[in-house]
Parts: sequence; C-alpha cells; structure tokens
Amino acid sequence: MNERRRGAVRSEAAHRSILEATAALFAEKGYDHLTIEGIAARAHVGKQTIYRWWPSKAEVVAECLLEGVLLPYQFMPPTGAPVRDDMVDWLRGLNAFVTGEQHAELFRSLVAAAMDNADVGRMLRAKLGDESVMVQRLQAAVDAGQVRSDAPLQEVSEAFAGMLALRVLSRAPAEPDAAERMVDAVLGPYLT
Amino acid sequence: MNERRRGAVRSEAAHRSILEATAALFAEKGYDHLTIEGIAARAHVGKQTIYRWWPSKAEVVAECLLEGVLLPYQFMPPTGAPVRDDMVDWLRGLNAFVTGEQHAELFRSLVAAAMDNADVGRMLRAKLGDESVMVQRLQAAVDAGQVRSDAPLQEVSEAFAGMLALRVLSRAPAEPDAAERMVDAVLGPYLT
Amino acid sequence: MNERRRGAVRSEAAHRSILEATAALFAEKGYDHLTIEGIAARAHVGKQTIYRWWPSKAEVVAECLLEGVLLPYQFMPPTGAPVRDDMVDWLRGLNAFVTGEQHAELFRSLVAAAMDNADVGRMLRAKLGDESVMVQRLQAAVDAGQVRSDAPLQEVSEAFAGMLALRVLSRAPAEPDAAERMVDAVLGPYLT
Amino acid sequence: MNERRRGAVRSEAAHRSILEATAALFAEKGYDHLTIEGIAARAHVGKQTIYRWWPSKAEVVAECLLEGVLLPYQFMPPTGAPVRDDMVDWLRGLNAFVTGEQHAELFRSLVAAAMDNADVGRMLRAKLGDESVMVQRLQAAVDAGQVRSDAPLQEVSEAFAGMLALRVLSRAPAEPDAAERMVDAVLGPYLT
DNA sequence: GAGTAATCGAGACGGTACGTCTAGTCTTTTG
DNA sequence: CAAAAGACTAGACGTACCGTCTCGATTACTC
Repeated sequence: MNERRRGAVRSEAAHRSILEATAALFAEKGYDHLTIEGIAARAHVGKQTIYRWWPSKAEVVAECLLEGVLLPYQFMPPTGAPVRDDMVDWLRGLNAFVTGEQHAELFRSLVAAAMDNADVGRMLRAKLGDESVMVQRLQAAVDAGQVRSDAPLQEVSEAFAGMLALRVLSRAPAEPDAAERMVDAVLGPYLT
Repeated sequence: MNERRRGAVRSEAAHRSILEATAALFAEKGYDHLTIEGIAARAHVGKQTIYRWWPSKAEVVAECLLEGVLLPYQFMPPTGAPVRDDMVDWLRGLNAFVTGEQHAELFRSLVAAAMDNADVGRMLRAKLGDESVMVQRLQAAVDAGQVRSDAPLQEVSEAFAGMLALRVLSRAPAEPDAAERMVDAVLGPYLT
Repeated sequence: MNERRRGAVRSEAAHRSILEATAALFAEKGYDHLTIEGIAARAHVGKQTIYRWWPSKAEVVAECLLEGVLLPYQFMPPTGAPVRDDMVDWLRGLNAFVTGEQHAELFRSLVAAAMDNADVGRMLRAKLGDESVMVQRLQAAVDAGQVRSDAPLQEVSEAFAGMLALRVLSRAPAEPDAAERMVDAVLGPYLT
Repeated sequence: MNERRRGAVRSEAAHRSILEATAALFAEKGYDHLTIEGIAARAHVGKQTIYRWWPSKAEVVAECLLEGVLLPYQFMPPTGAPVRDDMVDWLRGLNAFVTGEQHAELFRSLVAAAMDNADVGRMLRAKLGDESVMVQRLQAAVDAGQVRSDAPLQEVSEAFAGMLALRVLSRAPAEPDAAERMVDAVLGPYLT
C-alpha cells in the first residue's frame, strides 16, 4: 500500500538556504547575471543539490516567487472607499512599486525570467494580482450599486493590468496621476 | 586605386551579413541562446568585427529590429472603415500576430531583449505602433465626429497597447473576439 | 567472559558481491575508471557498506587480488625438468601472460594500483611469485648439483623478476625467445 | 602549395607557464592529485588553453618529461674507470636517486602516469637511460677487452634496467651494496 | 519477549574536478 | 591596412564521484 521511501530525506535547511540565496542574488545582480554556481556558493550548498531538485535557474526563481522569498508583497485591492478611489489607490501603489527606483530593475529581471519560463510568468501574475482579483473587487462595486451591472468587468480589469504591464516593459517613469487618468478613462463611463 | 574601394564595400557586406546572421539565429534559437560567437561564425566574420561596431548582442538585435531584418512588418492602423471597426481589425491582427504559433516565441525573446536593453524596447514599441500612432487615428475619428471630443485618447490608446503587452507577457492564447470586446469596452462609451 | 559484540554481523553476501563487482569493473574499465559508486551500484550495496570495511578503493582491489577474484592464477615455478628448462618455461609463461593481449591492460592497471597503495604491490608480487619462490627453486637445483653452489641466487632471481617488471612497465610485446635468452645470459654461467 | 594558417599563433609564454606549473604541482602533490584546474590556476591560464593543446593531463606530464622540466637529470653511464666499477657507480646512483626519500614518491607517480599513457612511459625510459645506452657502454668495454666478446650485452642491460624497475615498483629501500651485488652476479661471469 | 546495537540498501549532503562553451580582448596573416 | 581567423584569460555550465551523514528496515545478541 504505502510506497515506503528509502534513503535520506530532502534537507529542508538546504532548500530554504537555496531560495534565500537566490532571492538575495537576484536582487543584487538581476536574472541574467544570476548563476547556479553563485547560488550554491552563497547558500553553502553543493551545485548538485540544486540540480537534484530543480531543472534550471528559472525554476528556482519561480519557486522563490511562489514562496514569497523574492517578492514578499501581496497586492490586494483595497475595499474601504468608493470603487473609483480604491482602484486609483491600488493602481497608483502598484505602478509606483513596479516602476520605482527600488524595484524597476527587479521587475525587468522578473519579466525576463518570465519570458524564459512560463512558471515564472504564472507566479508573477498571481503575485501582482491577476484580473480575477480585480474582477471580484469590481463585482463587489456592482453589488453595491456603484458600478453599472452591464459593465464589462473582465475587459476593464484587463485594461488596468495591461497598463501596468506596459509600464514595466517600456521603462515608463512612475507618473503619480497616471492611475487616476486611467481609472477615469476606463472605469469612469461605467460608474453610476 | 580601386583596391581600396573594394575594402570599404566588403566592410558593408560584413555589416549586412552580421545583421542577417543575427536575424536567422534569433529566429532559430531565441535571444537567450543567441551568441556573439554564433553570429560571427554564421556571418563568416571575425568576432572583433562585431565588437568593433556594437557594444553588446542586445545592440545588434536592436539594429536588426531598426533595419527591419528581424521584423519586416510595420503595423499601422487602417483608416477606411468606421473607427470602431478599424480598431478591432487592427488589434485583432496584431494580437494574432503577436501570440500566434509562428511568432509568440520570437516576441517573448524580443521582450527579454527589451528588458536587457532599452534601445530594443524602444525599437520594438516603434515597430508595433506606439500610442502616438493610435492617438492620431483616434483624433481623426474625433475630427470625423465618430468619437466624442472629450474622449481621453491617450488613455484609450494605452489600454489597447497594454492589452497586447499583457498577452505577450502572459502567454495568453489568441482569442479572436478579444479585440472586439476590448474595443467595445474601452472605446465604446466614447463613440457618438 | 567473552566480550561479544551485539547487533547484526557482517554480511558475507555483501562482502562477496563487492569483491565480484570490483573484479568485473576492474577488468572492464581499469583501475583509474573504477569508482566506489560504480562498485556499490553493480553490487547492489550501499556505499557506506564499502566504506565501513575498506578505507579506499585501492584496498578493495588489494583484497580482490588476495582472494584470487581478480587474478585466479598462481604462478609457481615447475620442477620436473632441468632447472634451465624449468626457468625458461616459467618465465616464458609469465611473460606471455603479463604482456599478452588479454591481460596487459589489466596488469598496467594493477601496477597503477600498486603505485597508489603498497598493499596492492605486496599482493601483486606475491601472486606473481616473488623472488623467494624463485630462490627456492634455484636452491633445489644447487642441491641437485645442476647449479654451482656459489651462484648468487638472490641476484639471479631479481634479474628475472626485474625483466618481467620492465616488460609490464614498458609495454614491450611478448617475444617468445626473450625468456630463453634471459635465462641463458643470467643463469647460464652458473650451470654446472 | 603551402597551406598557411591564419590568426594568432600559439603563445609560448602560456606554453612554458603550463609546463612549469605542471612540474611544480606534480612534485607537490603527485600525479593522482594533479588537476587541470590546478595547473590552469597556477599558470594563470584559461583551462581551454590547456585543452586546446593537450588531450589529457597525462600528455602534459609527458611533455614536461620530454622538456626536462619535471626531471632535469639525464643519466649517462660514466666511462672513466673499468667497466665493472663504472656500472656499479651508475646503478648505485640511479638506484639511490630513484628510491631515495626525495624522489621515490615522484617516481611512483611517474610510473602511475606511464601506466596511464604510453608516451609518458617512453619519455621516462629515455630519461632514465634505456638499455641502448647501457649496451653502448658495455660494447666499449668489449672493444677495450674488458668484457668477453660473446657476452649477451642486451640481456645484461635488461637485467640491470629490470632491477631498477623492480625497486621502484616494490618500494624497496635503497641498499648501497645492491648495485655491486647485481653487477658482480650478472656482468661478473663475462668479465675477462 | 523487549531492548539494544550494529548492519544493510538507499540516497541526500557539501564539495572538487571534469571537459565544454561563451564572453570580450589581443595577435597574426592575408587580400 | 582592415578584417578574417583564431589564441588568449576568465568563468559558468551541467555531470560524475568523493567521502560523510541520515534514513527506515533487519538481524542477532543481552537481559
């Protein structure tokens, strides 16, 4: 019945150490200059221990993202204020975060990693709040009578997410009023 | 005598040869697995001849883009039909192109290259039609009375461009009606 | 009274299996490419079971030699014929064995192992008949009046052994009459 | 007619540096613990520069031997005294050199290398004076009337060389009178 | 029996070195 | 005299083994 495993068991210490080293080096040097040898050295781990569990550096990065070691923030849309203000707040925060001095390079590296590996892309979208989260917030607004019930929530969400994507891609500087203009232009017509 | 002229001619041949080799190898292996050595070998050129003219492989790729060797298409929005239909056509075409079997991997590589090098990003945006081109088309629609004069053209354009960006990033499959839904949702409210 | 040990006892099956796997792999790949991991895998044995009982692969090889798993032959000088003919026979046989197609590579590996580990060297010499065995045969010839009693038996033996050693070391091909020439040159002057 | 090569030419500095580093490390750690990486590091040379010119570390060692970087001594038999004394001197010197504290380990490593690679074996024999050198010295003795003209010079030489080989192989300590006993036993009967 | 050691196969661990590949620079020869 | 050919130092790649260290199971002696 129970397939007994034999031999020593995976070392959780090594596992953690690898993820932490990866996160640190990713932040320091970016995805391109991240190396398996560097991770192994920083984590005080044999290279084989990395290759035993992950097929490529992209997968290690994906797991870092999943575990929140790389990007500990989880962006959920706020819900207290009227939907228009909540969306502006949220988009403004994300936009500032994603394009700000601190993190712009990190995100460019993450996008490069995502282009290399679909898992990284998936994790990254989940972290940044995919459209389903946005749609839920908008649906709540519909239920509260703040948004017309015939509003195309899916498309509105996609427009907002796309705006963020575009700004990462095009190295656009963070403009404080971009979020406001975007929300008014796209969501505005559907507010009651 | 004219021996010297021939030397200059040969140099231009090398230049072209490098761009063509780069384009061919880019298409074959993608940006990550593109190497200077590979380009030099394929172009029958010394590595130094590449390093003499470009500081990095990203710059070679950028010039390929500029010269149209990599991406010979130039996407301009059509102008014949009502603006709503023109935009749908245009977005649909671009979306299919960018996410289709043939080119999806190429675009992912281009995005990776753009993350590595701002020039590549600039070229890529220019090739795919940046917002200013879209804004011009929309302005024409305003002038023609098809779109309300208070419509936020900049933001509408950004929403459309963002949608495309998002689809490249997230490896979304090409949905034929996505363009239509997007145009109706974002531009719809501003049509007269 | 007797301090008996507790717990399981050394597995004879594992022991044998290791020696056999070692012999097989030694013959297949030679000493240099023999690995502890390879032996363990071939013997269906944990690596630790090898390290528990032997300090190095050289010691395992030495025991293989001792147990006759590696080299099942035991060369003793014949005694029937006149000493000159017996020595020729014996040297010829050994020389052919040691330098022949079949075994030359094996012996080179054994020499390499002997350079690595003195025990292997000891075993190897014992197997191939060290000088004391030769001296005994020659002493019998002295007693039988076939060899002068003032003959330097030790040095004559050493000369014969040295000839064999030299031929292994220098990859000399097996010459059928080498043994005869050697015996006549070195032992000849002392025959009665 | 002459196929001339293009491009840069082999760096003599790197070549020398590699041979010297190899000799130093060989002496320090022996053949087994000699590594290509170690040589490259010590010689301030890329590993590829070693692999470009030699297929294995054994070949590098062989060239070290050939170039006299590893073993700068060249043993030629002396010729001044009567042949018996010259041979004793020569054998004693070689035996002491080969089995002495200083060099025994080096020679064991060299033998191991020779078992690995035929070139090393050839070089080693040439360095230590192969039998042809000995035969020449003995022939001179024959011409001078010190040795009988029917003496089997080839076999006598082989006996002496074999004695040395055996002593390297068997880790025999250097006995000062071994050379004398050997010469008297093997060459003695042929002296006039 | 229950307890206690030592053994077993299996295999993960931190490491070292392998032999290959590419980067970016420097050098020689040739058209 | 520009540029092809290619050697140079440097360093990461992914693999193979090293010798050590768990694991859980098994075996054999002691109490």
